[in-house]
Parts: sequence; structure tokens; C-alpha cells
Amino acid sequence: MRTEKTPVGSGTASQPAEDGGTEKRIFDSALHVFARKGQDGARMQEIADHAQINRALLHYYFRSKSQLYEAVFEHGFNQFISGLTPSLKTEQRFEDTLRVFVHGYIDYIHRHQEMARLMLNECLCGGPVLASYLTRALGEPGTFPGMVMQDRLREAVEAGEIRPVDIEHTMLTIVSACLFPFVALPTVRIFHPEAEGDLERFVDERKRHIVDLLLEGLRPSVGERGDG
Amino acid sequence: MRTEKTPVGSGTASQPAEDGGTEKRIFDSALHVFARKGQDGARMQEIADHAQINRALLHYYFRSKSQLYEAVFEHGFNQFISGLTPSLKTEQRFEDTLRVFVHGYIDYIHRHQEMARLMLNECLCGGPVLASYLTRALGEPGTFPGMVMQDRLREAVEAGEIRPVDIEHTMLTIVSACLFPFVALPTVRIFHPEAEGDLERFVDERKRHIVDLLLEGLRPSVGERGDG
DNA sequence: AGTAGTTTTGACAATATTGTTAAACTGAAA
DNA sequence: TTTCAGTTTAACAATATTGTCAAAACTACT
Repeated sequence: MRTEKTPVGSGTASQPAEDGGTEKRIFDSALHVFARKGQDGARMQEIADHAQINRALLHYYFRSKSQLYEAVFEHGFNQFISGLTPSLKTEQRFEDTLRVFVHGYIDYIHRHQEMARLMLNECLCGGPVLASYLTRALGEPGTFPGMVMQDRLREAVEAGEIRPVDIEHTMLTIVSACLFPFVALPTVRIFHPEAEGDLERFVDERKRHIVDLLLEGLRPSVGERGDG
Repeated sequence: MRTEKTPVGSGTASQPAEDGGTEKRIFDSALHVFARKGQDGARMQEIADHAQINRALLHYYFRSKSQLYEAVFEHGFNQFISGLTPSLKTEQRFEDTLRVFVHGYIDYIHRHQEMARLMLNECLCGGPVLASYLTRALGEPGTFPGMVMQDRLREAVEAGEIRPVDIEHTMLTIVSACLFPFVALPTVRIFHPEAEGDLERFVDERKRHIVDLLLEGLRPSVGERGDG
């Protein structure tokens, strides 16, 4: 019988785990399709084809389309939170905090491009799922990477480490500069052909460029410096 | 009979034009829904409901879903090209060119948020439509705003007006900083509550912040200045 | 081999979605 | 009023999509 024994999308298949695990293959394929088409545009058949399995298995492991979507989204979201935040708190100088944030953020996005696109897709369609997760994460202080960075930015302004810029807008610019090029990669490639072959180098250049531009742009002008 | 007399999505309805024109209402509603759900996720019924008309009228005016999508996309794309490019060529100083570009770009996006989201959606799903239009526009020199700005950026580096930064990455950062906050508005509002009530002010702040940060970040350091 | 458990499959029902059609409607000109 | 072209509507057909089921296939263990 196909009752709710092991598989509920919870993440633990019992015996199988053959070539990569049926559940994982479903999960990855779902991410692939959801990231491109969104929750409504995605077709269960397309996900099944991409995973090279029978469509009924999607329902066997994840009940319904919406539960599959939620499972994929939740996993990626938590992974994002847990993967980036810790490293931010260890740095002392603002310059290092910024570098760690930009590098970590870009690394994550680079390694999880589809998850980033999925989140942006959520965003485009009003983002009820994203909004609820985001609100919850923001409720627990210190868990959300962006908030840690933003607080550090504020301290740096108060300490005179950087110019007295608008904190929120600066934070928004940092996130935009890191995130956008990757979610828009298909288009970016048209303008930026060298990203095609050697994405690794593009990533490194991107990190260096952003940190460099921001440090220059935020450097206190002579006369409004606070300390040393 | 419903042969291809007037309506083919070409943009000219004959007599009606009652409260806003049936065709225009379809067009606007299609943009609204396509921008959120994408071409595949959008439902004709949802578009018809939003326009408060019978679903069959969508087919009467635009034949099929794909032709409706293409019509919406093409209109917005051309509007974008023609609306921004001319003003870029009149400015002399780099600082002014940058300001005109950022202001014009943000103004356009602000006034056509849904079109911006539609384009990004195209981007997320591989962007075959966007890619073809973009390639065509890039083929005709001087028509595409981003290219004019990028050329001006290069000249400024060569003239020593700004630091010798990576042109493509800088251009990408400018576009990211202008575009991303608006396509991601639903999420941005969570972080940036003041954008809710007074979007106009947020827009102005955003313009000022970007131009300011870039001009500071690109200013030649003492000793590497070229002229005056 | 036999058994009990899970996994996988093909077929099915129910519903959703697109696109078409003929007929009803409208408003102005003959 | 009648006529005519364009517009709108409801109903229809064809297909697509989701979700379910029972049976088959597989696995580990006896």
C-alpha cells in the first residue's frame, strides 16, 4: 500500500538511494523546472521527464504539486540562512565584513543559481511563500545574513569607518549587484560573452569589482573621517 | 464574421474605444498577469477576468496566447528602447551622462514596473523571446541605451575622468542597482517599509543614492587622474 | 522459493485550459 | 426600418493537467 510510510517529502527515503536517490532526483528536477517556470507555469510531467521517472512517483513522494514546491523552497531557504550567517559575525573591520558577505553571498548564488531564480520568481508573482519565510526569519534577530550586514553597515557609519550614506539603499545596492547578474545570467551572457566559457573567472571578477567599487564609494572623504 | 479584419493585435480597433478600449484593456491585463506568472503560468481566463471581458475576446483580438504574449512583449521592448536612448547622446560630462542614464532608467522602470518584471521573467525561463529582441537591438549600433552608456563609460576611463575600472562589470552593477529593487519590490517592501506609502520618494532617494555611490566609487584617486 | 515490505508503473477519473463556432448584439449608414 | 460590418457572448470540442488506484516489480530477509 502507498500510505504515508516513509515518503512524505520529509527527506528520508528508506532503502533505495541507487544512483542518486529517486527522491533527490525529483527534488533537483523540481527545482530546475520551478526556477524557470514558477509554481503555476511548471508542469508535473516536465519535472518527471527531467528526472526520468514516472509522473506518479512525484505524487508518491510529495503528495501534490504545491507540497513539492513548498518542500523545494523551504530547503533552499534554510540552506541559504544557515550557510552564510555564521561567518559574518567573526569579522572585525567593516572592510572584512563586506568582503566576507559579498564573497559568501556570490558563492552561494553561484552554487545555487536555480534556487536564487526560484526565489526571484516567487518575488515576481507576489511572493506569498517567500514573504512568510522572510518575515519569520527576520523575526529571529541574527539569523538573517542581510540584517547582520546591514547592522554592521550602520555601525561603520556611526564609527566613521565609511561615509554617512543611506544604510537601506546601500544594502539594497549590495544585494542587487550580487544577485541580479546571476538570476539574469541568460541575458547577461549576451552582453558579457566571456561569462560563457569561464564562469568561475566571471564570479571572481564580480566579487573583486563589487568590493572594490563599494569600498571606494563608501570611503570617507577627507575631513569627514571619524577615527583611524 | 470574425475574420482578420481589424483586430490582429496590431493596435488599432475601429469604432469602439469606449471606456479605454477593449483591446487596450486586454493588453494591460495581459501584461499584468504575464509579468507575475510568465507565459506558461498565465491563464487566459485570469487575463479575461482582470480585464472584465469574455475570454473569447482575447482570441478575437489576439488569436492565441503566444501571439498575445509576443504583442505585449514587443510593445514594451520598443517603448523602452525609444524612450531612453536619445537623451543619452546629448550629455558631455560623464557625470551628467551617468545621471541622465540612471534617472531615465529608473523613471522608465518605475513607470513600467510590470514590463520590467515581464522581461525578467523571460530571463528566468531561458528568455528565447527576449534574447532575439536583444540581439536584434544590439545589432543596430546606437539604439540600445545600455550600449551607449557603456561606450561613454569606456571613454571616461580612457580620458581619465574615472578610475580604470572594469567596464562590463561596472555597467552590470549600474543596471543591477537600478533594476533589481523594482522587480523585487514585493520583497523590498518587507525590508524597506517606507517604500510602501511613498514610492515617489523612494524612487528619488534611489536615484540620488546610486549616482552618488557610483561617482564616489569611480572618482579617480589622487595621482591617477588624467586631465581636469 | 516464499514472504512482507516498499517502490514503480500504466491506466483511469476529474478537472482545467485552450481555441473555435454560431448566434446574438450594437451602432451607424442606406 | 433594414442592412451591414464589426463586436460580444455562451456553448462546444479537443486537449492538457492533476491526482488516484490497483496491480506489477523490486528488495531484503527467511
